Amino acid sequence: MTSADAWRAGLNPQQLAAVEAPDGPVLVLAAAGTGKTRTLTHRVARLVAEGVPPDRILLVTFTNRAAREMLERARGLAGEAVGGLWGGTFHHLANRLLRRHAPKLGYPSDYLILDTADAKQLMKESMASLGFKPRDFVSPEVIRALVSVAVNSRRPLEDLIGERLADSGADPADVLRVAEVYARRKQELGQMDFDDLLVNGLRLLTEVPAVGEGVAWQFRHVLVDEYQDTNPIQAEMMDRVASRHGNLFVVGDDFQSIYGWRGADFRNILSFPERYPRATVVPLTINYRSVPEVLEVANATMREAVHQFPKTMEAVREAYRRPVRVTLWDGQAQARFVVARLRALLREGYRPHEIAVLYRSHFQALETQMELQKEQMPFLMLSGLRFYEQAHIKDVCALPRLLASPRDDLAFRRLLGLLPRVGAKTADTLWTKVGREFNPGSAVDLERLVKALPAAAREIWAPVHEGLAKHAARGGEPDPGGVIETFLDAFYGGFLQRTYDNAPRRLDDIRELVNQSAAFGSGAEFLHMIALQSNLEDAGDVDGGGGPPPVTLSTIHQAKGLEWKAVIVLWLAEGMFPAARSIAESGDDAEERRLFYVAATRAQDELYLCVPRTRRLRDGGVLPLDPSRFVEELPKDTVDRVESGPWNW
DNA sequence: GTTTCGGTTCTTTTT
DNA sequence: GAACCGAAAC
Repeated sequence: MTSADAWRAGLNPQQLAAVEAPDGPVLVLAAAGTGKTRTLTHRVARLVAEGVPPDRILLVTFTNRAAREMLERARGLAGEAVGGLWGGTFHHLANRLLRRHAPKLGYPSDYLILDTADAKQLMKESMASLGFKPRDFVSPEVIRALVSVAVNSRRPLEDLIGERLADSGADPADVLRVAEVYARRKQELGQMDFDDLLVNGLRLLTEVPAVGEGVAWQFRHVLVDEYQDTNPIQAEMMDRVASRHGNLFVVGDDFQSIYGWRGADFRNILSFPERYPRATVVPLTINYRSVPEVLEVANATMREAVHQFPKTMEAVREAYRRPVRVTLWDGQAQARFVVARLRALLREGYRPHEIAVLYRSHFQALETQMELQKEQMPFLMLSGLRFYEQAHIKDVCALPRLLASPRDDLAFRRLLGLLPRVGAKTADTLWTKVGREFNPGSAVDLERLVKALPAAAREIWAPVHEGLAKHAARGGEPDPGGVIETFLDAFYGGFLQRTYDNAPRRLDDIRELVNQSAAFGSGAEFLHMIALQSNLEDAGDVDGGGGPPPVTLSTIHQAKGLEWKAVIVLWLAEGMFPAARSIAESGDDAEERRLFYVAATRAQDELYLCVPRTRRLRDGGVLPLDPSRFVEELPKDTVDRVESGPWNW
């Protein structure tokens, strides 16, 4: 085999068929563990080897992690030539287009990206401006989430309000008015939330012919990962980008569609053959990841599912041992079981990073987390909080934000609220006094602020003022990293120590942020990077680094695409998993079922399904739980049953 | 009138 | 851990 053929290496006939599929639309139906990433990266390598310039290839994924992993693996196959390939998330792609063309849609080119917390804050203010109080109205977060679902699923907001807020007592017309104010304020401030990025990215492609045609011309090949999780906007974006050359290569598994709640529509993948009648469809069914016993559980789970491409995973690994269903008294017992089982697995020779504990929702991990801490077992949590949404990161970013966008009252309030004797009210007053605009790079604005500050705050602020004035005197746009450092030295370093017990760790985060900032041309670009950066690469390592990679704790959603030798799934009880709320919202358990399928298929060798029989309530009461339908429905001989206290382990 | 503090309650899932 | 609420402190 020649080196030009390196992309053929190690592919089975199914995978090879996908990699070699001719130009034109291709749908790869890749069941869990069947080599989806391998297929995608080999396809990229093949294209490059056959002379397609890498910068004419677009590879879209849902997470930064997936993008990075694929690019690395493609580079391993095709060499540095892959360097020019553009790979990233849908949001990145949209942001990349908007960075250059936002003014064509009436946005400033240095628009800011609102993360979920910012958006919530803005929604809160929008509500307040109309005189509604969260107390006797709908909470800002609920409205924000509803607006987001409406946008992402392209459904009228009215309908969703009717469905989900029918019993809330709020007047639908009022909710709509709040949503309108929210949209208007974003527009006025030149800010976009995550959904706006997608919507406006698509608008560029459809409404601005020069952009749409240019992009469609540039990308001769478009490859999309996790296609089952695309929402209508994302699917149309890809249709547009691939519209000129027609080479749309999508990979997905309708069984793993778990983002319906945020507007994803797996009908995108189901209807692909109808939308592209000439599409080549390639199934990948040979599973290399898991032992047959694990696959049997996964297959049984999906056998009853309707509205899916029927398929069964074929095992190639040798028989090993059955998954274990462990019945436990309550969450405490479950936590002790987890620790005991982890110890046993480690004794049997598993390495910590080969083991994961998975759960439906973050709070379900709390007891286990505490037990692990108590037992001094290090663990890595793929946490819910994104890097940017941690308080200290948002705090130090307030200044760069104001530099990029002086009318950003959210950033102003955040910054001033850090000072003593300044709370919401005082910050409000100050905002008015400085003329509802504050540019920390302007000497005039700085003076104006100092004069308006209350005495106690002015004293603390003085060193910051001095540092900023120096930046201002230098002229030009101060660089964000420098401003953050000034802020840190003059005030925030001390504030951290006074406020947080883990100040050193937070300080490290900030220093790292400053280091990274050097790589960016403008403050706005720097802020975009932070807002779009997921936290996975900075996940909270609870034992403080150093040692060997520890056991992973993760939600099932965040575990998608990952695999471990041993997997323990928590809280398999009705109401917990499947989650009562999810069933109430969607009307069926289809998505929860797929989620269980995703959980089970993360396991290579060993799978433990924990079934607590009770749940402790805050008032001290004990709530009996029924075992989850997902374990109850499993055919008798697919799992071993253990009635257990930790003493058995 | 505001801010701050201390206690209480509750966590879906994410770019 | 963070968000919320009520009460104390400034």
